Amino acid sequence: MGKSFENVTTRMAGDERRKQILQVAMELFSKNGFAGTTTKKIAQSAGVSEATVFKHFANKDALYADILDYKACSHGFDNPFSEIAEELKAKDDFGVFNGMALNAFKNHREDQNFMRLLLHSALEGHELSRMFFESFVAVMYDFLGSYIKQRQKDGAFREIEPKIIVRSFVGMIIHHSLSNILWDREQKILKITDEDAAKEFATILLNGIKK
Amino acid sequence: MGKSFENVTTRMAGDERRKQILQVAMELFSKNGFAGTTTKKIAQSAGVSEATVFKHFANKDALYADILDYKACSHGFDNPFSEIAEELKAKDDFGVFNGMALNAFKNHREDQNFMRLLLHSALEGHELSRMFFESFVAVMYDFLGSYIKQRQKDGAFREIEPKIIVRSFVGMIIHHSLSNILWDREQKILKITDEDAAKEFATILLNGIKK
DNA sequence: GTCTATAAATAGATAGAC
DNA sequence: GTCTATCTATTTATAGAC
Repeated sequence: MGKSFENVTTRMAGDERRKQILQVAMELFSKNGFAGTTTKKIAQSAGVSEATVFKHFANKDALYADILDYKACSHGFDNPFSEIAEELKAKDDFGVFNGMALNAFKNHREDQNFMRLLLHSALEGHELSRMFFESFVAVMYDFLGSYIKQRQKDGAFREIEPKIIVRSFVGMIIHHSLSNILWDREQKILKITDEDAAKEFATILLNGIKK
Repeated sequence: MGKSFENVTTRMAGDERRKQILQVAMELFSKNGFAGTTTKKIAQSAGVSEATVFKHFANKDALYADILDYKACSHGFDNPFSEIAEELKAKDDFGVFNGMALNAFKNHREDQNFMRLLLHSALEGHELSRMFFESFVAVMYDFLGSYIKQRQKDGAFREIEPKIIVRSFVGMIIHHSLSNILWDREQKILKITDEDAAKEFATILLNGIKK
């Protein structure tokens, strides 16, 4: 019964198991939503009993809520601006918007489960959605909005309400990702690549707003 | 036991009751999704027993599926082009895009339940979603795409892949509606009116793609 | 056409052994 | 830390009376 035997059992350190359950739970919640996912299914997918799930999480709600923390800490979405720092500094407008779009597409592709989870939680009116909206979308509007304001002061962009410009560009991006995630998963129907989309979206927007 | 007594009872003609159940079911499904809506709740909201619900519909799945037919027949979304027939004919580009956006915003606002239902069903991978995609979104891409092609031939628009232009414009529209439906219901946070959004979206797009 | 009553299955959650 | 066994409430669905 020494420690040397532990690695041949199926036991996991509490934190390890906890993470594993969160992971499979997120996959299931993202596919089937909160009400459509049973604790039994979560337990089965994690290879443990339901009792074990309820040892780690007080109840189903707590498990669902914890997924946000897990995602936010593990990686969430990368800071959408860190990868275009140079373009921002150089005021390379095409680089900024093209880079933002490409970056977003990449994140959305890698995190389809999280995207789906967010949509589900938004429809369900869950706290998760509100928190994400405030912590991420609002930041996006602020940051991109202030870049646009700056470029308007520079005389580069026309005087259109910045938040509407942001909404139009974010709209293009989200719709492209969502179309692929929800309806056209293999891009078999419309065949619009991320690269083409990013390039043309940035071009259309910039021609649309520049003086 | 004559017919003259029937109108004082709570009985309804079969078709009447059927429609009523479909109506309340749609409202509930749109709020809570398929798994999140119980047949008991549907029955209660319709003011009948569960048994009555199952007399009208073989099972919960059939009820859910029938909602599409009901919506498609009752009004679905209006033909998005009938209201901008004049602008299309006159090749009034701003009128076309501004009108399409305004029309879409109006429909989405009047049919928030159906929008939510579609999103739920898309996430759930339901047939309803695929059918809608093919019958509505594809038509949208075809029709607007061919208008753009024509205007490119006319030399009015630059030679950008039409389906990407459509995706960018549809993206702006859907995102605006969805933002309002999901997160900013009273437009208290971003305060972007439909009229401003339509005008600026159309302006940005047109400046973005015209020669 | 609608109801009450009830069946059968499944849901979330807990007790207590190991 | 995990399991088996079990409890209770809920869920879908049906039978049969009116």
